[in-house]
Amino acid sequence: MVSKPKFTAQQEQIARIAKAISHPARVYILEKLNGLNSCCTSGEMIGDIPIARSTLSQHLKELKYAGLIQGEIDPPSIKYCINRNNWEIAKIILNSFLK
Amino acid sequence: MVSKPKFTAQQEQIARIAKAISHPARVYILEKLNGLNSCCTSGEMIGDIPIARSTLSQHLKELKYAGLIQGEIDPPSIKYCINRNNWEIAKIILNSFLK
DNA sequence: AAAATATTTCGTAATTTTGCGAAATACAAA
DNA sequence: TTTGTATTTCGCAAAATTACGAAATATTTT
Repeated sequence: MVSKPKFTAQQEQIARIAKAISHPARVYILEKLNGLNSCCTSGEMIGDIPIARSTLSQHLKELKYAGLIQGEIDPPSIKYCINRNNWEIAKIILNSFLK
Repeated sequence: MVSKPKFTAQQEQIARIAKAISHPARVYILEKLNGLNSCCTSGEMIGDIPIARSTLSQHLKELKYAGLIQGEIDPPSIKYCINRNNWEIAKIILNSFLK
């Protein structure tokens, strides 16, 4: 073995997507925003789940960073929606792994 | 709000499965064992990925604990295989989330 | 019984994740 | 401009994850 093997880009990508889904709060958020026309605010989500507002905010931030959701300012709230394009790509990648 | 809401069992289950897939080493293992007749030993896997044997062993243990793979003793090695039944269930659950 | 082989478990360290409450930010309404 | 509403960011702590090498375990071969 001359050179050290690396994980493939695909393996890293699949793992990254799975990680975004790997917490029940994030599963909840994605489920919630995945309905037809179901963008909503963090205030509308907080009543459904057993975590603090600041913690929910962190999970929203992670999903935003992962590109799976996006936030639109709608004062005085922020309306979160699925990033349809990236979500479709993520689904295709995960599905290819699930075969 | 009288009682604290909880995550649903489904949400927890989806998150748990996603977590099992959320590391490139575990993605690699699952890909490797998912081929037709591709049970194999940790020694046959270690050359493909950039981690130590003991670390690979930890990842195998996690996947075993998650029920997605199983190890059969085949002295002096241990032959790992997909747990077909649980893998099918996991796929169905994740696919239902991905819709 | 000693040596060799395959793999895991142990001990430990570094990093990341998860969580909370308090403080800060942004905007609208009074 | 003060107040109220919605949400995030900060600071911190606890817990979990990832990683490694050394030691331990189990089994076969010599």
